[in-house]
Amino acid sequence: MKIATWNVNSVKARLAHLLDWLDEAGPDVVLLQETKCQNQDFPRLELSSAGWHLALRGQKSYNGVAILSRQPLVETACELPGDQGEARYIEARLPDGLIVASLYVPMGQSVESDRFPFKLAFLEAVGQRAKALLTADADFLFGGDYNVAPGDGDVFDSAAMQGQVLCHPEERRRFRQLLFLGLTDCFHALHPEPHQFSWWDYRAGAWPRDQGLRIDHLLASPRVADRLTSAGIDKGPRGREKASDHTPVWCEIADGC
DNA sequence: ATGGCGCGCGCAGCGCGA
Repeated sequence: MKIATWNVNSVKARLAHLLDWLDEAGPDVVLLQETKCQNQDFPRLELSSAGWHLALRGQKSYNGVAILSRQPLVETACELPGDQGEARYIEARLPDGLIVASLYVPMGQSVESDRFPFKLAFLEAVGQRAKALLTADADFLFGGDYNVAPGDGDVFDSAAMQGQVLCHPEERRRFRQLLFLGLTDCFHALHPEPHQFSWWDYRAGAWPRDQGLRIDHLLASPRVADRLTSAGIDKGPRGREKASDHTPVWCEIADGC
């Protein structure tokens, strides 16, 4: 089973890119972020006619998360405590029992702003949800835009970004706490080499210069991590005209035993 | 040199992202 996460930066503006990439990459589950539309405005027809089951948590203009699945979904949650009503989390169960979540961690604006403690609290709420699912003995995969570059190797210029938002020690600590629970960063586990990015700024020629960050992650619970067979970053969509600034990150999980 | 681009909203230019 192939599961991917992709911050599309507007599902409506990116619909052609999304449909093309779904055909090319052949994922079974796709976790989307920054859909930027209310559920009634989501391009349901185009996706359901292409064979996708949907779980949606949208809002007007900002944020918005979604799950696309080849198999039917049962929604298990659509918010986290303390999310202040922002559409940043949706979670659903697949027929074989695997729980998948699409999450969009607040970027945090700047370390000094009120949004930074909100970001830290959101990361802690993700940890609380993971802990509850582990206690319930569930198998799960939390994919999304974490807005955290976990290590210096995940940043094109770590000296310049030291102590800044996306790289701050406090958010890296919250991210590591997810790993301490027993979750596995699926891409990093198989590709530990530095400078494998998932996001590139639109400005300053960041994309052609390959000056990016790795901030989109797939975190697997222990038994799911045991089934991990491959992972990758598809850079193709980022190179297209009118691209999202993020590109898909994916992993493959062997069938459950 | 601290901006650069692209989105939604809505019809000018602002807020926001990372």
